[in-house]
Amino acid sequence: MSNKRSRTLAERIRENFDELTRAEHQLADIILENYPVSAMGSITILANASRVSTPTVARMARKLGFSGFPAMQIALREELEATISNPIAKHERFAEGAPDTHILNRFADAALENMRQSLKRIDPDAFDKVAALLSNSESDVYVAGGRITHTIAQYFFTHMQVIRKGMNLIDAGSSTWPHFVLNMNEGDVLVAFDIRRYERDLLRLAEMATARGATLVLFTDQWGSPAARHARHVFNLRIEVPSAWDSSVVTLFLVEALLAAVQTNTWGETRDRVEALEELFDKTKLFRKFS
Amino acid sequence: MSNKRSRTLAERIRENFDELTRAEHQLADIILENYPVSAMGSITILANASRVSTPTVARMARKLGFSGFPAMQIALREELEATISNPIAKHERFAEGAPDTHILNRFADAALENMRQSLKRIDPDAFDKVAALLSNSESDVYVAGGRITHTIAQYFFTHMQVIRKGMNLIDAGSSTWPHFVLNMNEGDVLVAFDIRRYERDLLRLAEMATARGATLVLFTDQWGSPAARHARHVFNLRIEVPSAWDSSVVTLFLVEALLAAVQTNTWGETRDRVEALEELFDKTKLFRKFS
DNA sequence: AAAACTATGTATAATATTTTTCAATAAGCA
DNA sequence: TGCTTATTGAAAAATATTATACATAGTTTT
Repeated sequence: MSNKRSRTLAERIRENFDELTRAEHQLADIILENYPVSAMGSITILANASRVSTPTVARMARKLGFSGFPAMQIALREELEATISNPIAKHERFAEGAPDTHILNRFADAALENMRQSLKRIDPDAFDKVAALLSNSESDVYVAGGRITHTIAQYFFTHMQVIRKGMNLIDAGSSTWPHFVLNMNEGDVLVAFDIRRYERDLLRLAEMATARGATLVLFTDQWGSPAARHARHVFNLRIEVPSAWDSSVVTLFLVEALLAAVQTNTWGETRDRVEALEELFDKTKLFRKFS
Repeated sequence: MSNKRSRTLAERIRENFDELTRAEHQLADIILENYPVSAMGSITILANASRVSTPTVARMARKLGFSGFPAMQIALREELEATISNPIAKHERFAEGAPDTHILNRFADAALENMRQSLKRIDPDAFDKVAALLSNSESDVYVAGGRITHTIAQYFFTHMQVIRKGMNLIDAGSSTWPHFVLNMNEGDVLVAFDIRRYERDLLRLAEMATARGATLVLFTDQWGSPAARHARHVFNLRIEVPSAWDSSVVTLFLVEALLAAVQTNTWGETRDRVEALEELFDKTKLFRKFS
């Protein structure tokens, strides 16, 4: 009798089952049988499925405390939303001891949500195809980024250089990129990062590179860089956080996942290179021995 | 081409994302953001939520291969029915359409867990203190990273340079860092990144810098760099992922959160600097106008 | 710089949905 | 049985939803 708002439709039906009539029982059965999907269509569909008239459906909605059938559907959608959108507790406190409003928690919330949303939009098949492209050491790979994303590009480049030969990092903001384009051949790959405040130079680079037959793989944001139209594969990532700047966390995540995939693909050849590199580092005594 | 019926709406959106227009992107975002509930109401509700007109919604439904919006909704309901009645859908899959064992999902799992573990270990108070240190423009700030972490250091540096003066990036791997140490004064701050395969140079840099009275803020991994003993504040981050390399995702996350905190602290002064920078970029026409 | 094209929203027409009315039927009761 | 009341659905009215036509703004091409 108390808070009607918080009760689910299923609960309301079960509570009031005794007060329901013959035709309404029939209807209730159908609703519960395939809950909640069966009640998400039109009143007509539901009525037909229950072999009941549409007014019966409307009347029952009223009887259960809703203002009408549409109100019942809205409640049902909200119910579903609450059920579905909460596989991992959304409002889990990350940094314990800090209030929910602390920047750490707000940032963590945003970063997590960005990751989830971004992953929803990534086509695993495209991911695999890009990994395959980058695993083919026959073709050269060029990497380019913008003002902010250049560091991510560099990160990608540094690791890829260990994995394979034929890697080229296109300098940031400089006007030397035409030299790189000159060297590109049919089948080479250009990996570009272009996040909002899309850069003109990058668009032109994408144009010229694809004109020369290079395949463009583009990392961009949810709105999409204009260079996307030249790209064979595009990754649209969520980048918004409670800050004056955009976040590169998800971009870096995808870069790392891609590195892992490529490395797995090419493990035969990579192994030797990695081991050789380790040896080099040992010789230069750059690192402390790791315990 | 093949069996259109079996493709989910989400898949269709991903596949055709390139062919979608600006308004349609907006719409697609909303649909995917709270999938599939957001598209289960009326076309009007969905249009309003996406800040798009109803015809845009109807047009996109067509574009995605449905006969109209109602057809799309029916498909969505069938999808939902299939999902809900399928008891397997317990464990959240990040990249839908890819198996749990796909590197994307394994990587996402690991990254998420890293973030959670790392945040548990971060002292919010220490975080605030570091933010305060970095907000004080009286003292200079030096940033140093290692072979891999150098790019993260650079990322941090690039953003901090917009926020405040007195920022210095110590070159990677070079032997020029003694020059930087010479310039350090009592109260200056050294932000160092040292992840396993801890680097000797970095340890020595930390020693000398703190000897000169600088305050060391250290980003390291869960095992802890040897430089930690010289540090005033240490952030221990989880970095393990299913890959031959360590992940820098969480490190970048914390860096960004710190940037946001510092930027909030110094908004009075930062504002002018950011605006001046925007103006500079506008003048150089480096960027396309953002709509 | 003008022309051609594309994208998008407003207004409106077409369509579907929901509710109301009311007559028919069934059920309860003296 | 016959009277009363409750339940139900057909049909129509009221309302909401969806699609179309068209004008405008924006973009690209020439």
